[in-house]
Order: sequence, then C-alpha cells, then structure tokens
Amino acid sequence: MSELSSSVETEGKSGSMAQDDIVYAHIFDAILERRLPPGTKLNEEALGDIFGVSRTIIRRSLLRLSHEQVVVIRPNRGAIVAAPSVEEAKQVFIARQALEAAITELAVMNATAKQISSLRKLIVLENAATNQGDLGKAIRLSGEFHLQLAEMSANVPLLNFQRSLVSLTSLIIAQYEVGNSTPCVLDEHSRLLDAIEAKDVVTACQLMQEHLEHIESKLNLDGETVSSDLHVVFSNVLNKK
Amino acid sequence: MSELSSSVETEGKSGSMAQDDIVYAHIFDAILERRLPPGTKLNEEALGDIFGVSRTIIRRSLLRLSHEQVVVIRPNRGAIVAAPSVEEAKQVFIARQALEAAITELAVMNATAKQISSLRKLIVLENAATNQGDLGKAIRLSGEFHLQLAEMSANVPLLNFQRSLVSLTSLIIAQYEVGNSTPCVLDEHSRLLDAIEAKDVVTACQLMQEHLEHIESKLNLDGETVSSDLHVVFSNVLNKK
DNA sequence: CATATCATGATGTTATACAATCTATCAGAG
DNA sequence: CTCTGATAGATTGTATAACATCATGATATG
Repeated sequence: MSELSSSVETEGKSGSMAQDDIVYAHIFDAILERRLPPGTKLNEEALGDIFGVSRTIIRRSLLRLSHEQVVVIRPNRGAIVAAPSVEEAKQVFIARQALEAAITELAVMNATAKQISSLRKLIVLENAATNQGDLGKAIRLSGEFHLQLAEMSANVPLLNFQRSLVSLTSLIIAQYEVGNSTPCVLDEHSRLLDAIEAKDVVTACQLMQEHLEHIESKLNLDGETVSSDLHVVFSNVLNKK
Repeated sequence: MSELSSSVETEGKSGSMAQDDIVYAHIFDAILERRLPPGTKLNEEALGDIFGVSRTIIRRSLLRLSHEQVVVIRPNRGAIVAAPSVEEAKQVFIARQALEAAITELAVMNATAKQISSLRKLIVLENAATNQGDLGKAIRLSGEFHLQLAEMSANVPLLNFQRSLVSLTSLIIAQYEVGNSTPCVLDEHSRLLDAIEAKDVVTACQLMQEHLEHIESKLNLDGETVSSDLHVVFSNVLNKK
C-alpha cells in the first residue's frame, strides 16, 4: 500500500539523502505511477504539509522537476504535472530514438554481468506487476529498465538525459494510450537484454528501435482525441502561456 | 566592456524575463566566456550583492546551473564552477557525438532560410572575435552556433540537452586546451552549414563528426597535466566528495 | 612539529511578512 | 436567467531574519 517505490531509495547507497531528494523522488514516482495524472495542480503549501517541510524545500523539488520537463511552472499560477502536447510527444520519441541507440551501443560495450543480472530481476518484477494488473507500477518499472540500461552506458550526461525522457514518456503514455493494451512489451525487454549480453550491437540496436516504435504505435498521436479526459482534450492549452 | 552578451537577452522575445533568468544568464555567460574559470567558488551573499537580489534568487540560479552540470553544489560547502575530470570530459564528448549526429540530421530536414542566414551572421561574429584575440567570446559564440543548430532540429528535449553539453564543453576546453591553438574551427562551421543548406545529410553528419573529433584532439585528455593552473591539476580532487 | 580546540564564516532550512497576481464568488445589468 | 464586472480570498514570488549545521582557518597545547 504505502510501499516505498524503488526510486525512493530505502536509505540507499552512500547514506545521506537530503529532504530535497526525498520529496523530489516521491513526487517523481507518483507522476511515473500516474497517481498524479498530467495536469494535476501541485500546491506548495499542501505538499509542504504532506512531507512535513517548508515551502522552500517544495519549491526546490518542483524546480528540479520543471528542469526535467516533468512539471510545468506557470508564473504566478503554480506548478502542474506536465501534459505534453502531441507535438511535444513526437519530439520526445524522436529524441529517445537517438538517445537509446547511443545508449544501447555503449551498454553492449560496457555492461557487467552484475548489471545484466540486475536487469533480469527487474524484468521479472515488471512481468509480475503487469500480470497483477498494476499498470502504474508496470510503467514505472519499465521506465526503470530503460534507466538502468542508461546506467550501463557509463555515461553521466546520457543518463541524466534519459531520466528526463523516460519520465516524459510515462506522462505521454498516461495521456495518449488507447484502450488498455498493455502486454507484449515484456518479451521485448527480455530479448533486448539477450542481445546486449551476447554483445550483438546490431541486433540490440534494432530491437531497441522496434521496441520504441512499438510503444509509440500504441498511442493515439494522430490528432483525433478520443479520450473523455479533459486534461487530454485541452493539453495543448495547458502547456501554452 | 560591460556589453551584454547575447545570451543575456536585451529584453528579448516575449518580454518578461524574471530576475531568476537574468542572474542565471549572467553567470552562465561568465562561465562560458571563462571570466569564471573552473573551480571558482560562487559565494551566495556576494552574488546577491552584485546582482541586487536576495540569496533566494541566487540559490535558485545556482540550482538550475547545477542541474545543467555547469556548477557543482557541494553540501555545506557551497557552489563552485564545475571542473570536469578527464573521465567526465570524455563522456561529454561521447554524448555530444551521439547528440549532434541526431541534431544534424534533423537540422537538414527542418532548417529554414532565415535560420541559416542567422547562423551565417554568427559565423562572421565568431570569426571577428577570434581574429580580435577574444578567445572567451569566440568560445561562447562557437557554443551558440551549436545551440542554434540544435534549435533548427525543432526538438525541445534535444535543445535542452545540447545546452547542457555545450556549456560543459566550454568548461572542458577551458581546462584542457593545450597551448593557445584556436584557429581553423571557423571554416569547419562554415562548411558544415553549407552541407546543411544543400540538404546533404551524409556530408553534414560526417563534417560534424570530424569537427567534434577535431575539437577533442586539441585537448590534453591523456593524463599528463602540463598546465600550471592549480584548478586543472587538482580538478579530480575538486569533483570528488 | 603535530594535534586538538575553538572562533569565524558559509550554507541549509524554517518561519514570517508582504506585494503581485490569480481564482472564485457574488451582485447587478441587460 | 445569463452575462459581465467587481471584490475578497488564496497562492505565488521575493525578501528578510533567525538559527542549526558544518567547514575552514587560527590558535593553543603537547
């Protein structure tokens, strides 16, 4: 229920995680898991009460999220969860195709056995979440798969960029998914990992490209808004000044 | 003398530029022009006095700069201008190779005549700065060339990422340039632009790749530090905890 | 000369105050 | 009854003060 998501590290790694990062991670995860849908207003004082910190900390977290494009800060009107327009969504997918290609290539070169085994476990969890019907969790875990892939590239700038793009993709899926078609991605992750482990660059890159195309093809990015969600219908308005 | 750099827009575009952005842009430009060399301590109160704003604003600006990796905030020890290590420098160049390839391809597809003409003017300015011996300005203008190229890609995420990488590259050049060899880049920008205008994707991408390799080849990223600058000598220490 | 202690200064965070701006409610005009 | 405009309340943006925490450098001590 109130289980801490894996991104909100359980006192992880080198110990000190500032309040900043805790608040940031909680909001970030909530967005990725779609507990905070696109367009949701993020009230500073309310968040401050929830996390037991002052507006200062909340503002810092929102600022960081806005730098990652996950949140939009509208002057004098507060922060809302980003609601990418169709145009922005397409740009994100273009950027991801380019980025993931580079990441895949580097991952093939640098992946350690430990990292690959960690990813295998992640796929199992992802599988479980999907079969369990927890779509939000599945989306987040899928995002984490791509993030850990980026970590294997051993390239900090690429990892940072991937973080932003992955979270944006989650938002885009939340907005533009058609129906509740969720399966089949699992096998793709698995086969991709096989190719990386086999150091087969060409196959890995090709699988990655198909994987991303597959995700995009399941979205309705062709204009006609079928959703009954007002956030989706007017997402273009929300993002403009 | 106190000429406002072009990034610190002269009341540009849609009017409202918050104090935030002004302070941010001034520091950003100062770093790119190497008036603030790598390792420089950025005292909050001093900056507040200089810009006539409170610590609040300064902190926000520093935070944004740190998100772009241009500034490093060390807990309880304040912010300093980033001093990328050799390893980080190499990662930046790898990331740039991947990113610029994608940008170049998109730029060829989307470039307008207006944008190309704007870039031609920029090259002239860059040329002038170099001939005039203003290396800092030349570096900044060169960075802006690559930023405007990213704008031609018509892809917001790629542009944001490029901004971070370009500024990091400026820092890296400041740290690792060998001698004062500055020429010859100019012609490369010009020829690259020609290829883009001619819609010759293959040539454009190839020129871009060579251009980046050329820049990197002029740096001393192979271990032996020859510089007499302490910031360079101990840059590895500065970046660690 | 090396180590320990302490004073100083800077940062991290909170709380408060207030101006500027947005939002929502409500009254009156048509 | 609906629409328009005004007003009150709420939220954000910024500044400032205060204080705990930590780092740095100076001093004293062995």
